[in-house]
Amino acid sequence: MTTERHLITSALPYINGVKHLGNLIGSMLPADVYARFQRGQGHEVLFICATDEHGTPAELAAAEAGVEVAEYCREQHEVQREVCARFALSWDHFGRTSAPANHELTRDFAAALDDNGFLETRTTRQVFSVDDDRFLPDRYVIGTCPNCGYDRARGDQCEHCTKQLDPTELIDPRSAVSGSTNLEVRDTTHLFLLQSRLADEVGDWVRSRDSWSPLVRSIADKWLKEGVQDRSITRDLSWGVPVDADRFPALAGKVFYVWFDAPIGYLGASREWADVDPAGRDWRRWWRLDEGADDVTYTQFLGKDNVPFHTIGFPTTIIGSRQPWKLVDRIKGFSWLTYYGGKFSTSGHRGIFMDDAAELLPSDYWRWFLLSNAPETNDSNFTWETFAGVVNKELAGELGNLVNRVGTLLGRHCDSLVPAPGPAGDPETQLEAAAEAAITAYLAAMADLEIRRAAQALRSLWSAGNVYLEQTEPWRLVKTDPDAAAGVLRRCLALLATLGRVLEAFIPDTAAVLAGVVPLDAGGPVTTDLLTRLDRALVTGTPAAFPPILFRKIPEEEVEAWKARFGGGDAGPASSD
RNA sequence: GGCGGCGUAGCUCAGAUGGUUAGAGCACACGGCUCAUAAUCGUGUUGUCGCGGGUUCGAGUCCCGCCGCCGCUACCA
Repeated sequence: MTTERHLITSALPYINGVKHLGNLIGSMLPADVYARFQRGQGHEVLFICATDEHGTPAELAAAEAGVEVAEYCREQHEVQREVCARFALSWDHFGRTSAPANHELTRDFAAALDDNGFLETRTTRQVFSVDDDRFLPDRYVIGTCPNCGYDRARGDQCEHCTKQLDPTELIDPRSAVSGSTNLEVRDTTHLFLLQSRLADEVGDWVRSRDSWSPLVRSIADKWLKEGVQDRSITRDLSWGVPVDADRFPALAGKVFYVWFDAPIGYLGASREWADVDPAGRDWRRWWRLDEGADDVTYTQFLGKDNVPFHTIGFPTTIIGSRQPWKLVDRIKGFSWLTYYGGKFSTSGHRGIFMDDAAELLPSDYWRWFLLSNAPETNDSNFTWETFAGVVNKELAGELGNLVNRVGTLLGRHCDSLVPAPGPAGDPETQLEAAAEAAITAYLAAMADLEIRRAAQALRSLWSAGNVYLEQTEPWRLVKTDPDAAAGVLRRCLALLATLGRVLEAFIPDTAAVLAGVVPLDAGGPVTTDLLTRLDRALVTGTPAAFPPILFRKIPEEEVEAWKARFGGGDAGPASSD
């Protein structure tokens, strides 16, 4: 098997607070599964993520918290790093778009675009809040809608009558930041990226991507069809990547727009990764086609709302740079996880957030539920009832119980030592066939980035163990043929070792426990004959160390309690935030 | 308002390029087992594929209209 090289990124979580389960399953978790899988197959992986830190929301959140924005982001970055670690997210580096590496790269890209004639300085008129001493993005200007009279319409659109607005149309406009009515319309100068000039090239590139899913493709096509507009890539803010004043004197004191610097953060974070060990790590080998990245397969994981930025926006930046940067090969887009049919909401604090989830249950419970119900082709729904149902049935009832059954029987009849091999009959043949089929299906699903299908294959692998026990009935067999019964249990140990290896990508903590029952060398990639390989590797007489109950069941009272605590079905429709 | 998506068994969802009797899991029913966290294993029931038209030899799958739900509208996956 040749070693492949996989560059994997997950969408960058915004700095503003702990993410919810929708964010987790929408990109970070599936990216982690894919990275773990490819590593496990012996391939070379660079898995990168970072916090997206610039922009008005970060500034306002910092102000609300009463700290400097730089300090706020530093703190929040650590908070997110810590909570992500609790979900066993295995990125090689978790960087920051505010890091020097990203600042430099962002300015470099702007310079390259400028050299190639794709930037232009334009003057626009924007609302300025004198009391806040800042320009206000459209949505941060609030006033009375000229159309319907709603008194809290936003400057970009009235939420009540849905009319699209220009902030200057609002009656009695005021700042959403301070409430101040001391507003002016001022001229301001910004850099525009002339995307229209690159639209054809980007369109050709998009059409050359034949492996994108219908969801991703349709979104990209829609944007191309509507016409790619020139976009302003700078803002009148203080927190961000400063525009190079030597090159763009008219823009001194301004910063790049997050829309521009955030995706560059993938490169920036890779460079941060390399900076940790400059002698041993070469980030350009992953990103520059002229420096060794030509054999890299780049896979992005992201939510569907992010598709336009990754299919059109960022590729435009790269293509316009006329530099040989690696463009994305495969995009895995996700739909939404809903909470009782409504939207998860960060600002409305509706749904389950990662810190709360981590406090309630070990991460594998969440990982399994979320991955096996990932919103791949359609939105999928979270309810405490279905969550508890999946945990109780699949994890506790099937997988955990299987391990417990084997452990009890082995302790009772074999002193918890690996028994000698027994005879192989029909049940053994069936077990092997089932394991082969499950692993084959798993490998195929992973190759296609189909997370749910892969999860079903994994489930069928452990279910084969319960079927095998029912067929062989070692608790009964032991009375008539103890050696044969012991042989059955040896097979079970081989299956548990197989699970310990194959489950590593989805539920790594559990996999590690299973792999530790009878430590043996499970090296090499997951292959369809793994069960027989590991059976052969078992050494008769080796002690087996079984863990306590792997998964606890979630009783109905707890479901009710959590529903009450987090808001369940009675929570109204999603707030519009 | 515009754009996009969805509406398939009681529930949650699968069903590229239209093609034999529409699938899975859960739930439910019955049966087996009793080693196990009353767990597990087997068998089985359920559908005018939102409504109405149309194209076609043939449509859940394409087209039109309607109804209902949801999301986005460029700084939260």
